[in-house]
Amino acid sequence: MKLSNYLLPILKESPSEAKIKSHQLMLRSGMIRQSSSGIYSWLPLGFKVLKKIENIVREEQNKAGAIELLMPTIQSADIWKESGRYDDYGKEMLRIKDRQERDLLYGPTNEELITQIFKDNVKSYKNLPLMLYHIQWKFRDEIRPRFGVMRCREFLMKDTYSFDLNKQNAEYSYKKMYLSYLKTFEKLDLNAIPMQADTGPIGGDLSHEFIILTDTGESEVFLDKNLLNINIKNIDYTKNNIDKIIDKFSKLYSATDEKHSTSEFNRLVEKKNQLHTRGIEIGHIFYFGDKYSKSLKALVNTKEGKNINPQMGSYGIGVSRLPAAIIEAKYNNEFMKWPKSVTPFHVAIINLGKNGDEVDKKSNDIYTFLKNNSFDPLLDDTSESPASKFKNFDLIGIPYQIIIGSKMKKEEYEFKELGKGKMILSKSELLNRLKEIYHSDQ
RNA sequence: CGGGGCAUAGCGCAGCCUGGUAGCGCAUCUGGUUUGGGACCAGAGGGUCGCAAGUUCAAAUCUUGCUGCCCCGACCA
Repeated sequence: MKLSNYLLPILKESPSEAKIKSHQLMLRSGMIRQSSSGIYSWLPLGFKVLKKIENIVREEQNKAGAIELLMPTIQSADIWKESGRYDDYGKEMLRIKDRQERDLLYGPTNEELITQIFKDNVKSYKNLPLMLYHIQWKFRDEIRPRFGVMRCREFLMKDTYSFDLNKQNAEYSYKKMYLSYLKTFEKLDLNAIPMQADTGPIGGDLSHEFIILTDTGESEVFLDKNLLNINIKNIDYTKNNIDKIIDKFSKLYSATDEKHSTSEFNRLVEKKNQLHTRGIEIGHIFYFGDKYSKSLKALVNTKEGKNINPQMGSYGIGVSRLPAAIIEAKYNNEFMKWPKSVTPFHVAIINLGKNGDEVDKKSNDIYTFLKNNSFDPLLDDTSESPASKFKNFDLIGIPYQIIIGSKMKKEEYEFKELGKGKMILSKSELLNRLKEIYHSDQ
């Protein structure tokens, strides 16, 4: 993409309503704009990051054996009345009436609808286990939206639903999602800690929150530092493997302030390993048995010919919260640097030349060259001053820069990783370097 | 929903106390000079001062009501 053809409205100053770093940066770098309280438009740069995150979440869901579908944003109130949650959910649910005065709602979650779909289409134990998911916009009329896309009313969520024949199988599904979440967040370059959690309005008796540690997070957390160093690489979804890794996590102390016990903390964790900080919840998983399959009368036929209610779980990831969460985790007080898995562009080409001169030609040439080699560069071909170009690119956080100016020889390219030193490369070395960076560990 | 605050150009703000026909910086546009860490000169465009009513010869400014947004708390991906 050439910057002169793009929409990248950068702000020099932070709008006064933005209080935390991620919100300020997302506004300043032209990723989002607020439309009304807790409701945002995603401008091109933010949209690219959002879509990359969404795709990573999708890939990992697929690897864990979940199957993607798409349910609507607007749901009929009927099934919610049947499950009893139409009244329970309270004011957080946005209720709508259509022209026939029928009760509709903008879905805050999809347990009812997925159970209905299951009920209408699955009749036999032979179809179990089944994990279905979608990535769809939700609406929760939060009491107080804040922190930009971190706590907003309209948000993009990945929600998975598992259906199993018995509790034992359902726990395996639960654990697959547990592992899938660890893998997903690792790919996003986030260190997410699973913590025992309350089940809230979803209900049930087994639940974990996945929390990343940041100074600015919404919840207070206590944990054993060893949790930060557990390696989940090369772990596949076989039952043995999953049990082993989950055991490693659950052995070590971690709790949010609601569940925290100081005496337990002191008893189980050496002083030097005690960590007390704040965190952001980015995922939440639940096992809730037959709560919805019973109330909505979803039944499957067993081998023995009996009809039983399947055992269910649901598993959410706050996709639209993640760009902000990544910023909170990665911002280092000087600049933002996107993890390479979600960076909006692979590399920034900073053209310091004038329209039509040698430097300008060289910039366009390397731009075309990289595009032809399947990279996605952003070329700054505007006539801004060099200083302003450098500042802007530091702000938007593309992790690698190619700087083309008159200082370099014709066949030399200055390559820089944000926050690190410069190196001089030839064209082919540059291509190889980018291949190493982006294709090596995929 | 309880407590607090704000609303003036795209963004950041001044003006309001003490009423008299709206200003600054950045951004935008035009022309020129500049080009390795937020350049300079000259010019230009852009605001029914959140909305409504009231007081007044006169309201951004005073009064009342409404709306929107933000902050602290309870709720949550």
